[in-house]
Amino acid sequence: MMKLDARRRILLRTVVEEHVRTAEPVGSEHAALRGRLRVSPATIRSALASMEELGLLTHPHTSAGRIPTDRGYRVYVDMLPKADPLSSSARQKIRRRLGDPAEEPGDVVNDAARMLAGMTGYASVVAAPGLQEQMFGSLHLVPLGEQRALAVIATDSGALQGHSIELPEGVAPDDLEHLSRAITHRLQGSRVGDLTHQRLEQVLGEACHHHRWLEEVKAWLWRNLAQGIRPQIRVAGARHLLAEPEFKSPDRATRLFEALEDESALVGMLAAVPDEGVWILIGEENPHEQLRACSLVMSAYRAGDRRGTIAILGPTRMRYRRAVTAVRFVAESLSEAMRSSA
Amino acid sequence: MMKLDARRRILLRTVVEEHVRTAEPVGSEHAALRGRLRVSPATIRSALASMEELGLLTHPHTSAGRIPTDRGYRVYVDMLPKADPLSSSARQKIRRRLGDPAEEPGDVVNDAARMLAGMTGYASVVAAPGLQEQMFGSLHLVPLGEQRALAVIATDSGALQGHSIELPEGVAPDDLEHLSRAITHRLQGSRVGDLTHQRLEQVLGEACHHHRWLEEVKAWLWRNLAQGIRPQIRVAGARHLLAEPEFKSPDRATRLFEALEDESALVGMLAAVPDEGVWILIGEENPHEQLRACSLVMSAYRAGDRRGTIAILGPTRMRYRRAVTAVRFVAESLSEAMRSSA
DNA sequence: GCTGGCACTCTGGGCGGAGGAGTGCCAGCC
DNA sequence: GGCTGGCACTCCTCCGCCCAGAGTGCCAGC
Repeated sequence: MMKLDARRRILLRTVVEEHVRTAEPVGSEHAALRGRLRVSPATIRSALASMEELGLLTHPHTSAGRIPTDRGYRVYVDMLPKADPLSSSARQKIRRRLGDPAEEPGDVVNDAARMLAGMTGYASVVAAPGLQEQMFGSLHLVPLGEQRALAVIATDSGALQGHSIELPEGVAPDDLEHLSRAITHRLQGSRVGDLTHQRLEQVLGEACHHHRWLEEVKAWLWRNLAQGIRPQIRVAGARHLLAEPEFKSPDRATRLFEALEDESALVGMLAAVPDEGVWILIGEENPHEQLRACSLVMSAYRAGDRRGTIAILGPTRMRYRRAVTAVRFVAESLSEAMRSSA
Repeated sequence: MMKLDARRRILLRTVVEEHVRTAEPVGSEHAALRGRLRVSPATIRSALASMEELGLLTHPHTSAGRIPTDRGYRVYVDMLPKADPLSSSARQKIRRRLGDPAEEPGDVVNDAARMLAGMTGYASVVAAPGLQEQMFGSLHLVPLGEQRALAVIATDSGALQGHSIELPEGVAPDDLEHLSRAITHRLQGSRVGDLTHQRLEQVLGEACHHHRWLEEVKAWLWRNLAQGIRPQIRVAGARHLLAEPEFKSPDRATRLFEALEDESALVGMLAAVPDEGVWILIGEENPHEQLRACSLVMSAYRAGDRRGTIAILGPTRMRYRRAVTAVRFVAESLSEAMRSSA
């Protein structure tokens, strides 16, 4: 733990907040004024210099003011008060919009993403609850014309995956019906993430050992269940980032947007978020190289027995307090909305 | 129809293609050289001046070369040869990637979007086939625990929409089963887009007149079917546009990205694309104000009896030939892939 | 430990001039 | 009539320059 005296703490906070506000380096005089420190700029300067030695601040060139380093932001963030109130009008707006029971689950995710982006002025990333942690509900094989069937997996919380599969000749609708029931019966209540290939083999074997076309159902089930269905991901408000001075150079912006289009990387990052609390990644701490100029403020939410994640992505020079408040509250509201509806 | 003599046609083509290549205004000498016209620059100048009077060209300031106007691009595009070959290696790659029968329909759409963007270096927009033009296949009401059911609509081509609905007390699984069958039986084969609210009322009335919870099923059916389910839309490669000089100013870029996040506007634009052929919107022709600096190259594709749309979005200073070739071929491949698999 | 003073450094903006690209027009030629 | 070379003109862009300003580090003194 970094130990800083009161003055240095105030200075760190002041430098961070002023830099975040103006995107400019903060000079000693300005910092003294803003921090309401009644000492001379020269004194401030020596304090700033010591914090620079600690690696919390830098300056871009000899005669410029100070800007925080990633470590500086980290210490600042860790100093932040845990709870921060949100205006009650904002709370209501969010609750109302997310709580609408007429909405599809997919729409809720979209809404949440758009709201987060709108509230903070940064980009947001929202991952819908994945199937992994859900309970298997039922499998339905529905005949579709000639030699085709629609296979639908439903989990007990209402998520669906569907696919049409080809059948060999001579499969009667009753066969399908029978197989559906058998599989449903045997898998019901298993956690989707727990299904192994063996288990599947076994279940299908028991259910019905004389159909060759089982192979196709099996392959498909396997792909859809155990192999980890990518959670649906939604990015919103990326455009806000273009307004930030750190992304005014086209190739920085390009790299950023490349990263945002790389869904699997995003999924990976979000998967690492702990179940409780707001998690923050600052600059260099970010595993994704393309996002080293960014910070992420993330939180998981719960939808029944499923888990989803939301995040805000902005420059390291980010309004962390606001972001944390927004993320925390939206995550809570989302959990609530998911509990009451689907 | 704009009538241009051979020289002017060559000049228009040269100016457009050179400007597209370099993003710079094209001078008379350069144009003469590139167009292999064996006349002096002075002659070229007078021809260029006349085309400026026709509104096909402008120059940004007195001593600069010519750049095409939107009308200039339009005439250029209309002069383009209809068919343009695509290298056979590229064809194969596309076919292989889209044709993989193991893929989910949603993935095919994603792949198509990514490929279009990659091939052209612009952004792509792909709309998955909507339900409107599909045939109703079946409705399944699946009991989910206590007072909850999962309602799944399937069309005959395998598309799904699912939602969980709340049930009043006293609904037995058999009721659900019965209702599912009744509704399926009555609606099967209807075009989804043709279902009216009345028709729905009537069918539900016939199917079962004593359940109050029908209201909920009905509302949901109506929302999902007749009210036009927004087709799933996918934008890819938006980052490429950041590299284009016309979007290097952050606020232009911002406006562009705003437009790209406005899904309903995109859906609207794509809906207007005719069933056959490649459709092009250039700059001012674009109904969407935010996209006046862009051109769109679009084509519909068929997936059984459904219709989807693909588009490339780039600056007006766009490689139209390449874009047209890519869009045409991907649309064809997509139609093929959809025919053979789902 | 704090302060004012001072020399130093580096950036960013404004200015002016040179260079160059390209135009329009015109008189002459085929 | 269409094409040409010549010419004057316009306007942008780049470059070097300088200066003001902001902010620093250090030091001697309280």
